[in-house]
Amino acid sequence: MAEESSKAYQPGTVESRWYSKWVEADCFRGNEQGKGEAYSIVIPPPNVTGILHLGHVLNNTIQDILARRARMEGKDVLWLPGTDHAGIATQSKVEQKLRKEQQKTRHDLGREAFLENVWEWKEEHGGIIIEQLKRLGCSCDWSRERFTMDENYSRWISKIFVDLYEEGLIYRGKRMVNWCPRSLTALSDEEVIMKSQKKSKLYYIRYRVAGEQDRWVEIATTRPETLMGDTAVAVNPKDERYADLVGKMVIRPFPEKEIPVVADDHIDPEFGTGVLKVTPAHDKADFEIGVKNNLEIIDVFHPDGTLNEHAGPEFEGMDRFKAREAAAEKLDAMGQLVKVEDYENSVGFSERADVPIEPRISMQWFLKYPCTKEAAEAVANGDITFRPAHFKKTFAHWMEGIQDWCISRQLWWGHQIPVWYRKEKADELKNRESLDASSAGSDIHVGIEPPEDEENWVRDDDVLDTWFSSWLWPFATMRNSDEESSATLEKFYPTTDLVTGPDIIFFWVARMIMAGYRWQGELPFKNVFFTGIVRDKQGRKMSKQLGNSPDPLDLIADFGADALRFGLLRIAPSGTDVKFDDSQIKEGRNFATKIWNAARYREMQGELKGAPGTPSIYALDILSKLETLQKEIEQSYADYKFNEVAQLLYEFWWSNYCDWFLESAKGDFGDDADPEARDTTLAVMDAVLERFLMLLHPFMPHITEELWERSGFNEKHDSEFLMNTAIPETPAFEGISREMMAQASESVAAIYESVSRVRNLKASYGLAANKDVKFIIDPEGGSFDECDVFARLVGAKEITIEPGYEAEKGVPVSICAIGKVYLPLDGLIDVEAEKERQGKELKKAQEELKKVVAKLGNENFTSRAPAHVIGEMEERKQHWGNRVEELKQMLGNLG
RNA sequence: GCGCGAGUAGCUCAGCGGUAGAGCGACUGGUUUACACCCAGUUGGUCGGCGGUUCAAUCCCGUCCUCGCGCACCA
Repeated sequence: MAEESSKAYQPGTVESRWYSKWVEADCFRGNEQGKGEAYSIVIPPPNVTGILHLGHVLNNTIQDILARRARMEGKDVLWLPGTDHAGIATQSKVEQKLRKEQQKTRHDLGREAFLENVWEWKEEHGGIIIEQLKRLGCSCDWSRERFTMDENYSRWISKIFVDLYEEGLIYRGKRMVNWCPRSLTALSDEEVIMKSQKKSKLYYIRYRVAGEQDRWVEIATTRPETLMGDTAVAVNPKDERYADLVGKMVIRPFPEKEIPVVADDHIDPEFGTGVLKVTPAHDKADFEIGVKNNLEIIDVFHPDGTLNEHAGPEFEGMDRFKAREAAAEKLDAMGQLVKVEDYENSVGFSERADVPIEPRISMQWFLKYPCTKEAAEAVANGDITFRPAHFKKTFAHWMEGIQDWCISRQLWWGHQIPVWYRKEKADELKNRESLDASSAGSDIHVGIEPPEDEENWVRDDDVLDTWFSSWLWPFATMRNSDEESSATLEKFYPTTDLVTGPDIIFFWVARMIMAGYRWQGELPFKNVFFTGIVRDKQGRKMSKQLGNSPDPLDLIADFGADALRFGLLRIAPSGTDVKFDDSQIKEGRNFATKIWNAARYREMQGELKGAPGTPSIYALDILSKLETLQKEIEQSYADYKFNEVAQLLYEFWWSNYCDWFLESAKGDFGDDADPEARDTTLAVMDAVLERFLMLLHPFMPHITEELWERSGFNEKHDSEFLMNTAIPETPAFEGISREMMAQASESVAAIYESVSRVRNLKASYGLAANKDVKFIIDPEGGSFDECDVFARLVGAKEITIEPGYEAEKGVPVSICAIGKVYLPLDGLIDVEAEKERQGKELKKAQEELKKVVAKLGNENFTSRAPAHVIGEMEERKQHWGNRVEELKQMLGNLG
């Protein structure tokens, strides 16, 4: 055994020590040659710039639990880790640094030099999160760590781009896209989040009808700053108020111009005045009206959201929100601002940059999704299981309304689009309205490799959306792009479980399923487990601004990684959000200490001196409960109910093992105890601890591995790590029949129930802590031979067995499963107090009895309820009936 | 507007047809053969409202209210 243990568990050194040992012994490596059943997970690759937050902790702890549990079930496990290059996030971080340190923009450096900077930054600061995952205890196969911009991975991206292009699914076109004026790039629909704006304004403005004296059309708009780009106003064709206007012209106030009035079904006559100003360049719906009516498209914004020359000299260069006010003021000055109302609407924001996006027409690459049918079916028919299941609906809904994916980004950091244009025709080609494989011709090269005479070609500037690389993750991490297959892929693909947040169901999960079918011909994973979102105590999302996001590393430093893992998992139900409170982590720490001390108590008893004999009823009882625990845990794992597993482990250890079993067993370690009983009880304690450590290990890997060694279990298992030890199906303690356990459990349940009653009795007489009290038991069935343990558990000096004992009037008594337990109090008898106490008990019992009697007296019940329920009721009636009788008799004796 | 989820003890949540549960908190008492990061005990609930199905509803159905999320619309 190791050196003497300290009173409190010290996670710091223990955790790092074991993590190093596991890594040194190569415990995490996924063995593709293994003969066992394969179990695999690919990590949702965190941003390479990222740092660990509680969401990661939850997510990765679940993955680690699954991986460790699978190993202990004897499976060959691969948990494949890696990071994501995170286009916009990483690029902005480096740009920020450049601005701060050198007052330069990326354009000052040029593409090549800038990218060098990003790579440098990545080498230096990237992957912090990987180290943090190690602190958490994650058992990833680090030898296979991947990065989405690894050489092989990047070749994959080009390959699939070429595949999809040649298939006609990738095309280029001028479309209205979501434009981020801060990041200066297009975004996909998924990267835009609608936020409701409580403080918007609705401006009512009026345009004069051309050629008529003093006739005006009133228009309601939230965006007067786009007025200069108006090329029409529109009304609903059925709107009689404006019927005569259609086809006429109105005068746009500035720059002053006659624009037509058109009719379009899209206009809601109920909204505002029923007249819409049409700005085809800055609104999706307006764009469509523009196309239908062949309207001119005037873009009045620069890419950064300031107004351009089309807005006129007084607005040029002005920010869009400033311009909104300025335009309203100008209209007011012209007498064309009728009124301004407070208004609430939703505006699309860039998810990353957190600024309102602009709908903008630009040249972008798009993808028509492949294998949508296969993907939708796989989830609908259950080939891929979603947990919680209701996310199937969310998924199906999105798949139904699926839109082409804008995959090009106007960034530098990322996978540059593998398209080259012949130099002398580059300008024309880059501006061609639409482009795809069928129309491209030989002046365009799309390939994994550049054209041979690369000097005569110009490469497309754009890079691909980061998610365009993420959707290949499950297989591109397992084989090279030029290989048909690989040993890893053969063994571990499709992966078993995917653990992720529901917020990226469209970004990532859905697309991975399509990619899996497209390039591997099968699903990428069998189960998807969606975690909840970790929120603060008040239910708010964790955010930097609110400062409500605790640093997991601080929590690990204060309480230990095991405490963090256990504490968080115990309160993390599947499917609903987690309200985080660090008192829960404290509980995890307390639990670790509890286990530590119970193990220490065992350690203090020393070695066995002889062979164990037949266990006591208490020992048999705890063995029985251990068996139940193992079964229940198995079921909870099968249902992916991790919080339930944690709760079962917690209750078993703290309540059943420590509070009940250990306390009842202490008598076996006294100086005058029977040596065989001592050895037997120690053997049972060892057996229970050993099995319990196995069951707990996935949740609290470090402390369990430490105690595994300290308790000498590793020696018993050929010096094997706990993490590599398979959990046996066989009972923890040999040679005990099911009947023995069942019988013992029944007796023990009666004793424990009685102990609680007697403790209660003591407490109600203010004697809870008094160990000098004596009890007299009139035992049920005439005998009771567990006096020693009973006395220990209730805290009594002496217990006398007196069958048929007739107590003096007013002696407090408790009617228990083991019999009547009297508490003779010399000279302290208070008849009234005892009357009151028992009167209360009687009342309770009578109420219960009444309920049962009423039920059994109801013919509807007795004729229709199933037999076992009626039987149960009969039993209950018997029980409460007896109790009422006994209590009545007791009260009668009191007079 | 459509869809999803949640509403159970002061707090965080289990339970999802057959006696309302746990942990924390609060309160009382306690250093006992490990642990005060501990032990014992107590307190605390018309299971969001209203209807319905059923012998029986926290649980199933309908409806309404409150909160959260997703999608669509938003001039």
